[in-house]
Amino acid sequence: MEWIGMDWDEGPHKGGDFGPYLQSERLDIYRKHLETLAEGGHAYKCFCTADDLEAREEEITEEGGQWEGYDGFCRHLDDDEIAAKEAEGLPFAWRLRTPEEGSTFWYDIVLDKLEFQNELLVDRVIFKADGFPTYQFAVVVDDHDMGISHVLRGDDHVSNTPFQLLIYAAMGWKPPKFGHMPMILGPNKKRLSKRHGATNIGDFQNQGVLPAAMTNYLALLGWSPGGNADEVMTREAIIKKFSLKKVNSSPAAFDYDKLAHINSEHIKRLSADDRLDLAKPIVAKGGWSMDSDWLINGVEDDEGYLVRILGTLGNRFSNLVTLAEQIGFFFTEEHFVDQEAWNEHVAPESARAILVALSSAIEKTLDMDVAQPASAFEEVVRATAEEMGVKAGELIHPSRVALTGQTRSAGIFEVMELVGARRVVARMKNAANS
RNA sequence: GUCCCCAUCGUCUAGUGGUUAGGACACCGCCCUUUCACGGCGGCAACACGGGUUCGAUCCCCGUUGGGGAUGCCA
Repeated sequence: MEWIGMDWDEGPHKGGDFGPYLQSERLDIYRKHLETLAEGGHAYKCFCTADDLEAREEEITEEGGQWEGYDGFCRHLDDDEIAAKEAEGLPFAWRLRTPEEGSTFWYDIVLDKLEFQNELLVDRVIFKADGFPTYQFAVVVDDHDMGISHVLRGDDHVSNTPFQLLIYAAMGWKPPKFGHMPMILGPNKKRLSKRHGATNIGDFQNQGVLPAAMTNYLALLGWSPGGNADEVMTREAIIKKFSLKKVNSSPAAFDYDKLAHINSEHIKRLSADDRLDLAKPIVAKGGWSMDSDWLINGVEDDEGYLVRILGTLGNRFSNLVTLAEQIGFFFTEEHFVDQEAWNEHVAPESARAILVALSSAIEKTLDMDVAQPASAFEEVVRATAEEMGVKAGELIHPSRVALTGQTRSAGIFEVMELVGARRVVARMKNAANS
């Protein structure tokens, strides 16, 4: 959450006026509220064990009946029966006594009016036999005690809401406003699962997604700025435009392609300085630095080198992972190599011959002890092509793969300039002999 | 099974009781080009179905179908 810039007002390790925040430290609070409920007759002890419940469920189902989760067995025990069971030392849980008739409804911020018939609501457990509250009870208590005004959550919680509302009612508390957002489904419209790839935001971070892009894409799921408005927005723009009232109520399928697109749009709109900030950690992580022996035209230091690299790269990267692939070969011989490209453009005999011819032409024509500009490399390449009677492209493709390990890169002559004549020659010879 | 939610291009969506149903992603052409991107231009493609209501329904109502969710002494 912190990655995409979300934070919280209070909590463990952060503090606040409504602590304690750890459930274990709040036990006494839950117990106190349970007592209130019990005194008001809104909660009762249930001595049914899991086995009891299972047996009765089987019985009812066999008779063709419908088991709704609980049959109210202990709901009507009288004081003597309860005392007897307690005397036996039977463990018990507490259940909420829900109304038998009428309905529970609320006006959902996104779904509008939602209504459930009380007779369909079962008496769910609010305090377990182990002495701990259930989630249903704990959230209500916490939200109330901490002064929560709005509960916004996934619509998989819709059917929990009437039960929670009943707890608020039983406690005599004013419930918060509820808003249920559509769920995000996988690309196949089924539940989002691991097989789809990344499912939690940390995975996206590893895949080179910018936090701003992630926020942007997520906001677009179930909401839209409307009409022909630009979908690519900064956090600030989204916050300004966003409205709960415009949130869709239908579930949305997650589309990795669109996320990638939003990501690349965000990257395209980054300033040179921002790009530099993005690239620096990658360089640091690789432990890369420039060697003055490379003799690179117009470059003084590491940062200057990186700036030049980023400049020639332009918009040729759409996420942080490809960015790493696109700058690695400038710094190290241990860079990423696309095997397929290598096999196609470097491995063939003809390509090797070309690399040998071109590398020796460069060596002969250019002064290897001086930094060379792109134009110098271009001259040699074109002249060599003419000499060999082939198009320049014939030399360019093998060169690109030999130098960068990839079929895609910035303009090849700029690449040569930034790799430096010495390494250009070395890599070409190396490739020819590989 | 029961209850609840949902339904516009393949996907995310805009939109209206009368529109050539708009945009974005993806996809397909073409242009640019030393590659790959970028960019530019163009194209394909949707109101789930059946009944109503109405002069007229994509839009309102009902049903069907389809999808999702909930049905825990998990959170």
